[in-house]
Amino acid sequence: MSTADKLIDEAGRLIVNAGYNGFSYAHLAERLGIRKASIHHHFPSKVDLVVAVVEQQRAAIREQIAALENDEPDAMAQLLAYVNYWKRCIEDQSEPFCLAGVLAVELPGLPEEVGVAVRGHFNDLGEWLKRVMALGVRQGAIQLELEPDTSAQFFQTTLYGAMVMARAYGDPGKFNFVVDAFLARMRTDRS
Amino acid sequence: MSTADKLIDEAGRLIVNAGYNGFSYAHLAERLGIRKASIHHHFPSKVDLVVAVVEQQRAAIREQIAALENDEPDAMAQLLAYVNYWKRCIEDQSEPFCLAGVLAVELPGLPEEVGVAVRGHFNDLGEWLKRVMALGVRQGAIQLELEPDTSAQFFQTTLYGAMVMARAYGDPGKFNFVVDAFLARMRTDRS
DNA sequence: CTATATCGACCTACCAGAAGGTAGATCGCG
DNA sequence: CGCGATCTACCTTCTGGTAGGTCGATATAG
Repeated sequence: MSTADKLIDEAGRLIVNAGYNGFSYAHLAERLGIRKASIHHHFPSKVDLVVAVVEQQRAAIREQIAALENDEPDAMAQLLAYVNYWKRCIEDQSEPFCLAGVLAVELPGLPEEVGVAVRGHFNDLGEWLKRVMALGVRQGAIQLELEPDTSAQFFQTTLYGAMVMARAYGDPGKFNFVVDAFLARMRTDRS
Repeated sequence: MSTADKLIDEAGRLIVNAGYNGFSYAHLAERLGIRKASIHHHFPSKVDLVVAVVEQQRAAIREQIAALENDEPDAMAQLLAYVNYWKRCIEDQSEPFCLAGVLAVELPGLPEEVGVAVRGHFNDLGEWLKRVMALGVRQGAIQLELEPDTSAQFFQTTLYGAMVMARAYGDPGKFNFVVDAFLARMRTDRS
């Protein structure tokens, strides 16, 4: 793993914990056992670094989604795979919040370029959810009384809301609980 | 309005916009047209100030809730009143996010005392929602297939998730849309 | 097969400004 | 007078960022 990758990785962790203004080059340098100036060699400014972090995450998720859409024909199974990914991340605290989610909350106070990347992630996720919801309705696995777009926004809302809940209550189980209740409802709802 | 109150008020606005680490005494002083040192006279440290901000908000909401529980016997009407409060705040951008919500997202990077106050707010809100949901079930206005506690957590999740959505998409309408869909479901769900 | 030029990664040593915070003077009011 | 509110002036530490040097690997020329 290259130093640049390590920087992106560790910066991501720090941002998830404390937000954009909650970490510094000094923190990051200490964590990696290098000097501040070396970070500037790889990422001239903090904005460059944070944009790189968000974009890397975006690319990873887009890839994950593309693989799901190729390999898993069942809409509900796709959703479950995605949800299970987050369940694991939150349960073992390896990534206890969505990076873009943390940044989205402080969006008004962020440099413009970071904001663009963050909105990009939300759009990526939103678009996929629309597709998978429409597919689920066609497959009869998801409730019919709502538009797929509505279900998608609903689902995204629940995901991020559940992350807030897990963090606010200091209880990763809250995420599982809420998300499971949501999914159970979706399935039993076939009216 | 006393200077201390103005400080709490303005600090709240700044925190809602950019989080705990996204505002400074210098910012705040500039906004109020006074000097930094004068802020320290009222709130010796930043932690003191932020705790005061959260606690004031907590008190205000508790008061609002108590009034609702006294004056409004109908559970669904209580929920609507609360939701409408947030709809207004978000639509006119006077308070585009819950203060405690912003802080909750950066909780791991916050001073302990602030964290305690933030968790306090979430508990306050959660407890009320449990009560009002149980009442709603008794009144037959809310779906019966879920425990009141589950519905309460569900509702809280949707509220905070919808705030994240509104901010991430830069569209206050997202909040209304998602929350209305949630409420509509709750009501039509009487199985 | 050496000698040397080049280059990327990292370093030390700085800088200006902003951060949170303190000391102590001044001002106005009961 | 006493006191609260505000001020000026200052301190220390941290911030993101820069300048310029060292080191080792690799490429190239003699």
